Amino acid sequence: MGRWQPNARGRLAQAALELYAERGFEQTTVAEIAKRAGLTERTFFRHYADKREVLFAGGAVLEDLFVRAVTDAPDSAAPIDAVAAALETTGTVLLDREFSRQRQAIIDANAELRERELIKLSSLASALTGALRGRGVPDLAASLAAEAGIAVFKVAFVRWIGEGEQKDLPQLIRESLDGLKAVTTGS
Amino acid sequence: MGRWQPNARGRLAQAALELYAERGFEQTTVAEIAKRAGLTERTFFRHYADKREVLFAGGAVLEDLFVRAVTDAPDSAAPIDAVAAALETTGTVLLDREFSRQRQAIIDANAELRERELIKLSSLASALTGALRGRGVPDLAASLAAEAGIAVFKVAFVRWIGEGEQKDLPQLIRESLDGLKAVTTGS
DNA sequence: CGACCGATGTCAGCCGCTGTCATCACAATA
DNA sequence: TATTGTGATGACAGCGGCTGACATCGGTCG
Repeated sequence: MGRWQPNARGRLAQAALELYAERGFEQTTVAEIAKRAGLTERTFFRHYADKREVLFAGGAVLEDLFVRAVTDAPDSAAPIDAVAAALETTGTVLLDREFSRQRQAIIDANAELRERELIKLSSLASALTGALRGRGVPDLAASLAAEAGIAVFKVAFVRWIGEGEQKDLPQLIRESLDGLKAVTTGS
Repeated sequence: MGRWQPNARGRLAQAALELYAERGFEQTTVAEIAKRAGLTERTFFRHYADKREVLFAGGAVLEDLFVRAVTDAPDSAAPIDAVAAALETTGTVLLDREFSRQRQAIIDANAELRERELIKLSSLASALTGALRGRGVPDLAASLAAEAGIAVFKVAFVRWIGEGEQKDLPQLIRESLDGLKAVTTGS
């Protein structure tokens, strides 16, 4: 056995999630998180850049998946459809609804966390833009398709999280995309 | 004459802008800002909720203008066009290009400031969504039109700020909107 | 004149976050 | 086996953002 308990990073994430859910993000100190994980405050900051990041660290993997899905979309797909398809397929694989609900409740309850969420989405939009340009899509169209795709995802995600919602995320994404097309066409 | 110099809030904003531009956001302490303004750190926080907010305090006025423009758009205007028109007209009135460039350079150089900018845009999107619902637009369409409008604005603003750009902001907004329509239609 | 008010100053203190150095099990290598 | 890293963690000091509490003192109102 090693000198330390294994998976320090995971224990920190678990402890942070519990405490954020129990008493709220602001009311939780990093020292408390570390203590529950059997570590020190200093060690928390060796694993996570700041107190918020522990809730968003998984996002990098997600971004990779999205980008790969866009890159791998058939050449025939229009930009916005390549993006939507990527959102659909990745969304299918990754998301656990109950976990998402709890996590989102924590985020929605705190402005700092909402800020961090937005910059992650913005980073995702940039990555998607880059992937589209790699497909030969011109800059302006790439940016707009990526931003529009994110907008579609956000709207669909909110509905998916909502109580009483029966449909699955990919279906909601499709519906949301259709809604966007209707909105932008009908003028 | 009063006991204190007038316009403490304005002096703080001025001092903050100067220091952020001179040596960067992170390298500036609130105490330094306050000192340049002839005040104390504590007083800074009485005027601005945090160190970042001094760069975004004007946004509330802007949001009001946007919302009013949407509300006042002719009934015949489709949602996305009402939003675009609001962005155009308000954008015309308010923005000084050189000031915007300097402010944006400060923001772009710092992740925390980018986060704050994003949440302000998000707040604007919510306000626009509300204004659209007030026009009788259904929820889904209202959200999507607002988000899409913001995306259009972001893309246009970046181009407007860019060096060598000749066109004015309203024109770029129109072009950006046309680009979005092309992207979402062509599939 | 006296009571109140509102903007600011002063001070103490919490907490997020960082730099620095020490510690010590384990691995690699001689 | 003895030596020498190495890497994850602990311990500690310190900065800076931010807040609460109380004091100060011109101006205003009755």
